[in-house]
Amino acid sequence: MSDEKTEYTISDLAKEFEITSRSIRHYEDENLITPTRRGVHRIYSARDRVRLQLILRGKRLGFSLAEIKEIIDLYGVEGEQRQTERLLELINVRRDSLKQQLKDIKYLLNEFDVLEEKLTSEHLAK
Amino acid sequence: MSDEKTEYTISDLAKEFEITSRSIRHYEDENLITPTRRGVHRIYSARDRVRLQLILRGKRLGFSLAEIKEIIDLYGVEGEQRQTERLLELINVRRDSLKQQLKDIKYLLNEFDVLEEKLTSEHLAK
DNA sequence: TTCAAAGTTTACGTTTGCGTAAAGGTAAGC
DNA sequence: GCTTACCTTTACGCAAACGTAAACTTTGAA
Repeated sequence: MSDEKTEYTISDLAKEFEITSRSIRHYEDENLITPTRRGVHRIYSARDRVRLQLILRGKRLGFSLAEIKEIIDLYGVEGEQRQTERLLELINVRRDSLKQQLKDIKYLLNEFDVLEEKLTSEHLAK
Repeated sequence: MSDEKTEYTISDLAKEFEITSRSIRHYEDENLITPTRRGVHRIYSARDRVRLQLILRGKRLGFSLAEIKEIIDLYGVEGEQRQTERLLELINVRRDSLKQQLKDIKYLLNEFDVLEEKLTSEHLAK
């Protein structure tokens, strides 16, 4: 019926996301992801896979594994007042930093466009 | 006439950019910036200050100091065919990664908005 | 001229995020 | 039952980007 698999091995995920199994185990060592076991082997669920995606997105944005863990952990919790406030706080700190990155990236992409045009026309002129 | 100072000490720049002097010296150790000297003391020009800005922008975007150095170095050179091609190559590799980051950030900012609204309304409902 | 604030070099220490053996257990097909 | 591919744990190694301490020197103000 559905297209999504419900189980993955460590190398399934490693291949899909182009990372090493070592990395995935490392995230587990750091308690960012906790697959179940079939015997001694790790089995990853669809939820685990989503968690891994979150981890990788966090990494691409320059968050440390510790920061990613904090955010993911808080994200799952609901109802707790303190947790909610803490999460809102984290979000707002992140938001500022992300907005700065957004500026930086747009600026740089534009610089690249300008530079490339310049270099290419020089190239042709020669 | 102009508003811009022409000289800065290491702690001037450290304060302005909210980093440590140690970091700035480290960038010098790695040949990313080369201030002149008055006696034994470092003197930074307006150009040096711009270079430092570039370094920090690069860092915010997740580039390593080595990558930042390569880009900055190539950026200054002109006319050399090989250099130009290498720079275009670097740019295009970066562009893809930056576009991915752009997606990630937009996605996350939106998630934050949604989540904040949810948390806030919950908060009020109580 | 004396004292504090800031600057300098040298060099070892620390954290993060895995890489990379070593040494072996397990599942599936033949 | 044997091979092959893939999995496991344990643990030391390593590069990057500074932190930090030690031991001076320089400069500007009082």
